[in-house]
Amino acid sequence: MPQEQPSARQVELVDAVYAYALEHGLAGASLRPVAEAIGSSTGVLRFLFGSKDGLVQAVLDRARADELAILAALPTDGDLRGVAEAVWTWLVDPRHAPVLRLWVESYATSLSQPDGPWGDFARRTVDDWLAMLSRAQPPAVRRTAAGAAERTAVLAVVRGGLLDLLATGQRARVTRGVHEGIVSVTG
Amino acid sequence: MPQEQPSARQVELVDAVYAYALEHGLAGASLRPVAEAIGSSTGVLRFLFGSKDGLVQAVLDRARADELAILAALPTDGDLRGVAEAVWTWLVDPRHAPVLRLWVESYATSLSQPDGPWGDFARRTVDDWLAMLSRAQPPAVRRTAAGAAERTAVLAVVRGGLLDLLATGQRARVTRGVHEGIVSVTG
DNA sequence: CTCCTACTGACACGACTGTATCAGTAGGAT
DNA sequence: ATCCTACTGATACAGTCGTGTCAGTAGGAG
Repeated sequence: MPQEQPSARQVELVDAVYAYALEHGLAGASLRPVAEAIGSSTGVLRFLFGSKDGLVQAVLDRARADELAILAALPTDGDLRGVAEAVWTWLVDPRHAPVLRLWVESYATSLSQPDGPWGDFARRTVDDWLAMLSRAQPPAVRRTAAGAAERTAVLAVVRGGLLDLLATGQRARVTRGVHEGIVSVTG
Repeated sequence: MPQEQPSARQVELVDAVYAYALEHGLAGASLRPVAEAIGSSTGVLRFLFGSKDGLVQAVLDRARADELAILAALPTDGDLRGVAEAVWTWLVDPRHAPVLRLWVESYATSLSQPDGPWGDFARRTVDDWLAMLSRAQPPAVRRTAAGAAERTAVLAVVRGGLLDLLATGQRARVTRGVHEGIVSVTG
């Protein structure tokens, strides 16, 4: 059912709801305020997405498409250290705070309610990011357990730093900590 | 108002709601199901805590007390590396998964709704953990920017690893990654 | 006994939730 | 002109939300 090709109108509305979620969050949103904010109605949303869960799932798919586009746009030609630094440079940009807050919210909701429309959102993003990092590793290391540990450590430093940054906003301290973490781990 | 000394009955009920939150979460909970689960009523909860937000705040205070107790119970006599390894040993214990899921949920809610009863829950836990880690650093390093960066990196590795573990459940890979992260950062 | 405080729980209110129904419209195909 | 598909939005429903009200009870103090 979610495999169906979305119509142009569906894409248009998902984009609008996605923009709404970036500002107001998604987990606590309800249909009527969303519909009013994007200039639509609950009847239309229900017709096009079947149910609220269907809409949420469509928005999460949209969010993941955004995430994959971001990963693809990162410079993957360097080594793991360079890629990790580029990732952090992206994360620390204040303009990206909304999408990161939505990401953390969806991640946590996915952990708390694995059966809801959030499903395995958390697990999929871990896989996406680890796969991206693995592409920056030499093919010889990529398949070893040591290689998996290395990119796991890099991912942990970067996402742990993100949690810190979103809570404290102390860019200088966190950036220095993440930088030293990346450098020492990819030594 | 939250400064008042809680009555015995309040403590009893908060404990019960806290246990409920560990199983079902707190952000999405509503009064009636909670009251029924703990064998009480919404009227009682409202009388003792004033409002739902008051109850949530009391439960979050209870959760933080738990967290501080955990931090205090950790062996803080070793060096930073040893303390970090002890922290991870604690985090990786499957029996602690519920409290960690509640913690992530509250952390994310705090980021999304800083004005709600969650308030600065996220920021406070960062401070608590950083303070605990700083106590494991030599006094000479403790006050330097390099020392702050070091414990920031350790915290990032540990909490980033926690995010990974909760989503994937892959204890072996994550533990190895976190271990290598801790060792290399505290080199 | 009386009084008082702490506590209880049933009930009702208005607001909001997701969902359902359905008459109606715009636009292309035949 | 006819038909069909895609889409729209008003209206209604039953259920749940947090909150307000209020009569009533247990138990210690005087």
